[in-house]
Amino acid sequence: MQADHVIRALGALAQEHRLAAYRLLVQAGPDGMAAGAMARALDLPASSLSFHLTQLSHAGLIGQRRAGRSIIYSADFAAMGGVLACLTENCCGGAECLPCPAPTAILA
Amino acid sequence: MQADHVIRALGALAQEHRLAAYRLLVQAGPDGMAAGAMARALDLPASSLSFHLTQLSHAGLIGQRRAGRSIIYSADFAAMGGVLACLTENCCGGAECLPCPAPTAILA
DNA sequence: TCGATATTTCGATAATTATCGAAATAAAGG
DNA sequence: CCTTTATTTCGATAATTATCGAAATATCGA
Repeated sequence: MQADHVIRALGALAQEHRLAAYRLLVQAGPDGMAAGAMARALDLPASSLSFHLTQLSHAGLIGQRRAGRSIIYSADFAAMGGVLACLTENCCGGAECLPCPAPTAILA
Repeated sequence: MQADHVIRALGALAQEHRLAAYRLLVQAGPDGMAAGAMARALDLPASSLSFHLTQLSHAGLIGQRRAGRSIIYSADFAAMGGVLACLTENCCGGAECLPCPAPTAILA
């Protein structure tokens, strides 16, 4: 894992609309969600969402496939796992980073 | 953990010099490192580094204390742990995000 | 107090990133 | 084909972020 790669992933998630979009895809699960449905759910203009999805895609955090007229985006769970593993290894002093919050916390 | 908080933390780390600075502090351990020593190690102008340290500080990822003429910065390991826990919980589909890389990976 | 050292704040500028309507592209179904 | 639907690309602009020298602030030791 290159620092460059991690920086792009962090930068992709460090934006209100993109974090919301990514989380929506996480909720949607492996089947993903069409761009139009995302735009409606997030109340964003289609072109703005497209811009953000491109960023997430370039960061390798999401994938896409065409289905008829729609383009279905989906979270790349393994990619996110890789980023988290890298951060855990390199940015937590090699320790466990404890105390960690209870696993019921929800991003509000 | 508020989304706002996570976004600030991610944004703080999503920058070449800041990620390097943070990692330097992780390496330095709990005793931390003086701003001047960091500037020399990272080959950055003092005022530029100060700007970045302020960002990391506002994100809650580092702490600081004065020691004579120096200001010693140190990583807040618990804060980083909180961010990682939050991401793990909310951005990995509730699953284990596996397969994760071997724990020997180093951020290059 | 004075001079030297350590760091931050200021200010101007450059560079990057975000927004969003309009036009372009792609596919489906008459 | 032509129209409708879905999405992206373009282009202009606004907003945010990064850079770094110079000036200001704080501390130490003589």
